[in-house]
Amino acid sequence: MIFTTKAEYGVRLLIQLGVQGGSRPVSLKSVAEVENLPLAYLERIAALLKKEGLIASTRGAHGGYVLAVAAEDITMDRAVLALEGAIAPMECFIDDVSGDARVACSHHDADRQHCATKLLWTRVQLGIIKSLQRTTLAELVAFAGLEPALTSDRSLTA
Amino acid sequence: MIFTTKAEYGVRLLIQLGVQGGSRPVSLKSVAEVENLPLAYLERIAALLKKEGLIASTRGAHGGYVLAVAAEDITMDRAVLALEGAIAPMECFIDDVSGDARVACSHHDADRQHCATKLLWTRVQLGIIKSLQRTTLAELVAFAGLEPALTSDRSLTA
DNA sequence: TCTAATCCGACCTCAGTGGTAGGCTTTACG
DNA sequence: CGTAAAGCCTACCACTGAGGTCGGATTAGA
Repeated sequence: MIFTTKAEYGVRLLIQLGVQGGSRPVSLKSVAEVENLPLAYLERIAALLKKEGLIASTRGAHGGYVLAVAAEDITMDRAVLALEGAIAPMECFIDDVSGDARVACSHHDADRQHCATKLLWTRVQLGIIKSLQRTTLAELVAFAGLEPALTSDRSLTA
Repeated sequence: MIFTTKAEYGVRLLIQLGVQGGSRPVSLKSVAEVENLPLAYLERIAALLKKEGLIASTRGAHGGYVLAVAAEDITMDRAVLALEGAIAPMECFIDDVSGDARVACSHHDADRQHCATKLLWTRVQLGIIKSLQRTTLAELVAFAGLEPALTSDRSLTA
């Protein structure tokens, strides 16, 4: 499996906030019930999204979470990055702050043939990130609202 | 991390067979030395590639492995699939034999909103597989032979 | 002040990754 | 024919991270 439940649950949380989200906050408890997820675990996941600035919280009774950014402006690469940490196809991919990945593999003998797998993993990484960037939360929210019968597998590949 | 060392080591093995590979077989021992990999582990990885029919072995003294398919005809999706098993972005993605992924998540209540995350993970999966399909072993072998100085990060994104 | 909610840190269990160990079988070469 | 070099095969094992639980502290509405 490529992504963990953090991404799955976190994205579902975002979708729920988009679906239910009027002006008043949505409690994690209600999301946990609707989505059938463990509440305590969901709390920690929500913290990740909050730190990234995607959602905002109000504490106390009748508190909860709301989207801090319009659903149209949330691309899923930002969400998944916040939830999963750096998206690296291989362990030796350590991304620095500047954004482009560097490879620190067992192949730093310099003189010899250099790491050809880097070429492959870089392409894969790019493929993933582009797929995530092309999808907005608004799309997912709209998709969640459709009739299940209407959403054949054909429509997924757009 | 998305892929394990099985994919990393397995692809390196393929590259070595492509680079060193004349007509006579290459022993895993020599590959393990060049690539600095554990031999016993590499043996098990080679078995995966053999089962897939990508490499062929000859036993006994001076035995070893050769590519069973021309490097130009080996696309990396086939290699990675053999090494890692099914490429699914999320646990609930169970791919059946027919090739298209079905989702078996906690959302089979039918009536309710259906699984919108499916849309996202399907796109990601497609992004990964396309990236792998677009890369052949021959490309990686050629890349491994280049001068390290000539291979800037720019050239990776082709 | 009771209760509903977010926050926070410690803890726990289990499966998979990344190996190792040891032996068996096959084959070239002297 | 014997030995060494290679592929093959199965069992085992340590460690890490995933996926959660628990208990409490804090905040705020009724």
